[in-house]
Amino acid sequence: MMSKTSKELLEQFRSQCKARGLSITPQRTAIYEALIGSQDHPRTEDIYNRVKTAFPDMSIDTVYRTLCLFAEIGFVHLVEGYGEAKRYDPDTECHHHFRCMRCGRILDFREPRFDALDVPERFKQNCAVSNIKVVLEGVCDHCLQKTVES
Amino acid sequence: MMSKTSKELLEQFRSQCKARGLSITPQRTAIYEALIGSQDHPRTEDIYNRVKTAFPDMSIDTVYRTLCLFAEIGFVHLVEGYGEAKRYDPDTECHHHFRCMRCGRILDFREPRFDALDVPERFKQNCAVSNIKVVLEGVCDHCLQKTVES
DNA sequence: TACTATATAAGAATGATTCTTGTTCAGCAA
DNA sequence: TTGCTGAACAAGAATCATTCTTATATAGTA
Repeated sequence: MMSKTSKELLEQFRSQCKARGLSITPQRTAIYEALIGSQDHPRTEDIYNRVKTAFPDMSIDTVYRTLCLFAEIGFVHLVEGYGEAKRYDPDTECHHHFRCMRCGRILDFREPRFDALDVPERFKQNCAVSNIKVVLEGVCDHCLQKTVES
Repeated sequence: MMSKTSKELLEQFRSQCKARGLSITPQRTAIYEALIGSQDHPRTEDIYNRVKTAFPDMSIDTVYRTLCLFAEIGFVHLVEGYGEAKRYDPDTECHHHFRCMRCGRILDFREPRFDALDVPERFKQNCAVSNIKVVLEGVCDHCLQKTVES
């Protein structure tokens, strides 16, 4: 999934922080490591729980602030959602999502045919489009199964 | 934008409610009318404000419940968002969104080339895909302009 | 017209997130 | 190495969106 080793990513994290004049704190480092170690689409609280072992008295506010900062910088992507808690995507390479509208599950998929979609002229000219993605909405296999059972 | 007149839509609303055993209350009717009269992507509170004139003591909880119900039924679509308040889309026909990641603005667009995207086999077989859409993320013209000014 | 299940209003409760304030610390300079 | 300063942090209060609880009202039906 990740094309770089976590060591390389950490080095990149440090240099990017420096380049932007951001302090490299133990908290930020821990949050970054928790992110790149995630295979899912964690909410802020998930990351908080994952770093809490190593940092028992980290404030959850720090996690909120840091993830928000990381999303702005591009270290992580904010996942499109439907009004629940924000979820982040450590995979910043082009991919797409299936979203279960019943349980909220997110399934990633790669689809080269979708990666090269051409941005309409109108947006190309007036806006700065940083990402283009396809979202499938529906009901996942788990939820379909539950429906059948009941 | 709407291919049916609001009178036709209201009639459809009534028959759909009946078919599902749902009471046709003045509140639901007002909320439905506010929805089909919207050219934007209103939040629950926006709809609440729009019906408040006619129903000064409608509870906002009713608006929450009703919009949620309407989304389940398909009278309205829930818009993909980024952790802020839910937003609804009265336009249930196939279209796509540009999303400004700075101010949250949503721009609709039609793009026939995007409407016919083929759902990957994996989802076709195991999941019930009800909607496929393209999301452009970026910074809108307004926000770009502000950046230039400052 | 009366009945009953459904829907509603009001306000309390919850969950996610942000703000405020005082403290700590990373990065830089002496 | 030490001291300084602005940035970052912890803690808890505050806010915002949403849901829940409960008592009342009403739509649809008998």
